[in-house]
Amino acid sequence: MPPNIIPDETVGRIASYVDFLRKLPERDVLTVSSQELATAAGVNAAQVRKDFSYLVSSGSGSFGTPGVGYDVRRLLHYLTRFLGMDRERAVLLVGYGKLGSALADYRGFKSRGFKIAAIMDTDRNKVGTVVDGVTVRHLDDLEAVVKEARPEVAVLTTPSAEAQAVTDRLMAVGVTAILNFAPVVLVAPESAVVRQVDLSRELALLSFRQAQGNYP
Amino acid sequence: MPPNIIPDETVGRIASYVDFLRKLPERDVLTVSSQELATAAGVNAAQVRKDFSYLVSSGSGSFGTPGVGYDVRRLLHYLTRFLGMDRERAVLLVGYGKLGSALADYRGFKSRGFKIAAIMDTDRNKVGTVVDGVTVRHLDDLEAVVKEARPEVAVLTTPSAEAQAVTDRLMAVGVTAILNFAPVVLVAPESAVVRQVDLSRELALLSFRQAQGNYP
DNA sequence: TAGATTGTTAATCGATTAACAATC
DNA sequence: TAGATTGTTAATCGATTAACAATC
Repeated sequence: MPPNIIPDETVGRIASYVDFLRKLPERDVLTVSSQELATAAGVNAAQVRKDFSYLVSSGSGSFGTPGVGYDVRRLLHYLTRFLGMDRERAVLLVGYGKLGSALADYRGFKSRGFKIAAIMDTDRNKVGTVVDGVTVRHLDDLEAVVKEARPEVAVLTTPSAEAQAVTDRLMAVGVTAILNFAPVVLVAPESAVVRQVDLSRELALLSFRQAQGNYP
Repeated sequence: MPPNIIPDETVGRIASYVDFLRKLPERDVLTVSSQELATAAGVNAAQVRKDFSYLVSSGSGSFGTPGVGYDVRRLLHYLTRFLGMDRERAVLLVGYGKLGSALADYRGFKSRGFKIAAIMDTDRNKVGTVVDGVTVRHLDDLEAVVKEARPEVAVLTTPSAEAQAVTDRLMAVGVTAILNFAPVVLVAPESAVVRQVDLSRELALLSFRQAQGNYP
């Protein structure tokens, strides 16, 4: 991966700004200030402007007006384009257990331009099921399915024991972006982009902070 | 909340170290080095030792032996105690939709000492269902259920529109630690601990980095 | 023009990493 | 003792916040 010019945090916050902007009544609100965006996203106004400055320096010129704020439509256009939300991106879902099916159903993916293009599992009872127009395929067909569906990212909800093997196969066929829900540290080449969602880690953290509050 | 002496990142990594230590064959591996822990968790060895130094300074004395490493049993004991994993902690699950039921089923919670003690939903068809020994109750009974189950943390998988109202009610009855899966910024008192898991943000981030890799 | 708000630079803060003396 | 590895301090790195000139 090239040196990250833009911090992960910035990219994440930009997604939040988009959420907020989309909720604004289009007719009534024509401009927003960095302060309004900041309040909505729970951050500092300077943060918002700093975040935007990253996009500016990566092309597209500056898009605010001093004394006025940002044009909502224009800002939304730039931010969604920046995130790639202006086009549909195919997602491969590996693992169609409880979590997998919950994710397949998740509205938030669709609203951000992601489309579940293929679903895989090893359970013969699930293979063949049609989910929202997509037929569940057997994991054995991974390579063939990737060739057909051409996913940009894969979401892994397999058992931990299988996650690494699936990762290796994905890398081999050029799917180098993985969102992993299995609680294992995946080994992948530097060039790959792997993100880990560790639910029990989140809960552990939460509970630790809570306990800390009780006995400060 | 008191000033965070221990970074969130440290607490999260300690959960990873515990995962790794638990997987070690108890009879064969008596000690580990910071380097081994680091490799397993995908971090720097200095990081590991630095992380441990936070626990040391919050009591319990230092627990490594220079030239030897850390005693696995002893380390595991301290780390699990530190995280509160040595006792069972009651979790309240609000929202028993697809994601909620996937979480109810999630093994990782149990293995980290969390027990789903109560489940709530507004759907009359779900209310009354028994899940793993726990009866789904109607959201109207939230206050009563909290009194009975005394949860330390709540997990929210409600629709976005309801998340804030549920949060307010939770705060009112003293449930001040929330893991929120609804993609909204929750407003809560400073003293509360709220963590947000934003799945589509994760995916947005992943996909952004991936696109960046393609056009560097 | 006066008031508001941007874009950017500099200051601050906090976390990661390197280095190394202490010590088994 | 020699080799290994800890615990901690100092150096580095990166992200957040403050400040303010530019400008509508």
